Amino acid sequence: MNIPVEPSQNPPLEHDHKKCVSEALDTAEQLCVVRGVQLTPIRHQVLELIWASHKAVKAYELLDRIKPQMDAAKPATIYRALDFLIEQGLIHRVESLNAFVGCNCSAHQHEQLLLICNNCQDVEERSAPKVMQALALEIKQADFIVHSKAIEIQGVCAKCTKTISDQS
Amino acid sequence: MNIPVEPSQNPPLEHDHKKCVSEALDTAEQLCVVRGVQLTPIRHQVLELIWASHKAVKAYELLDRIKPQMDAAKPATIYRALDFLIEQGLIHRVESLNAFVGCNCSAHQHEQLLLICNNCQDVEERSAPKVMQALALEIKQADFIVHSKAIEIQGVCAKCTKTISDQS
DNA sequence: ATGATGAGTGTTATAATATAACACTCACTT
DNA sequence: AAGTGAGTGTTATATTATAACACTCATCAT
Ligand SMILES: [Zn+2]
Ligand SMILES: [Zn+2]
Ligand SMILES: [Zn+2]
Ligand SMILES: [Zn+2]
Repeated sequence: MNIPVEPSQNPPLEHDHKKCVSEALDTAEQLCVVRGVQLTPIRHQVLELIWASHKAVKAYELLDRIKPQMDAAKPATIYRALDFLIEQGLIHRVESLNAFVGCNCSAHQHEQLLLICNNCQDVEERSAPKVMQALALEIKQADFIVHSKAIEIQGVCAKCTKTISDQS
Repeated sequence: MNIPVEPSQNPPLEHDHKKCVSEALDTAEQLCVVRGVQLTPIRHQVLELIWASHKAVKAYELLDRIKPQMDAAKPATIYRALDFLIEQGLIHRVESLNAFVGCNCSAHQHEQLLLICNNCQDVEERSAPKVMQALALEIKQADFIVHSKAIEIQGVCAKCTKTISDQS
């Protein structure tokens, strides 16, 4: 039996992040057009701020960062934009951090494995098909109907492990 | 190849909950003695309150519930007890709910799959060895060092599905 | 054109969750 | 007797998130 190989969705250790951003924003714009939903200026701006890095970002950090450009911004401004972006699968909420991170697979199916680095705060998203398959089976055996999944691993990423071991 | 079968850790649909509670408290007391840590009256009481059901409980709900017996209780009282109980593996923090639930496998390894019912709020803990195995492999492939795992599935449990379909 | 509707936003207030900081007790050690 | 560390009491505050209501503007049916 052939399990289809998924394209790797891990950002390489060193990478052209401008490309990450422009791809994410392009994809978001296209998806919103196709779906007939509005990626308004506020929503676009919040998405862009989230994509400033691969780190998970807090809502109030976003609020602080958007204020220079939007003096009137209030918590509701941010939370509404976040709600929209999550609904559209353009970002993930990182439950174990109360924070948010851009989704690099927004065009495809969702609910991925998140590897969260406690050292550099980067979040790596992996589709982990074997895990998802085993999980689906386990859930079926429990007669459980799924609404949403959060699979979050905290620890130290490969890049940080390397950096730390280089120092010593 | 034989994968050892783990004892089922799912509370049966109808069950003797007093037994759940007394087993949990007995185990906790024994573990704390063995480990040389103190299950003080406050900690014991909080653990007991959490075990009042299989539902995830909020910290401030615990605070309200402990006040009749402990008028002086403050947020810190609860959060300190929760920190201790989590450290000792006697409860789990449910990240996606900011809530807490008793652990029914505190004597064994940790970080299990949590099935969280959005209808009745019950949390079922499953060891899901196949999932954990696939997950370990995936994490190894990513060169990631694990500190902690949160695997949380929200949806509707078997019991609620049955109840709802019986009504219609 | 008029009024109804719905999505998005502005604004104020407040709820819910969590931690910091410092003082005090008490058991145990030196 | 002084020193130490764990646990707790207490006050204050930080952080995260939502409720509620008003306003705008585009769309649509009458
Ligand atoms: Zn990037
Ligand atoms: Zn890292
Ligand atoms: Zn029970
Ligand atoms: Zn249920």
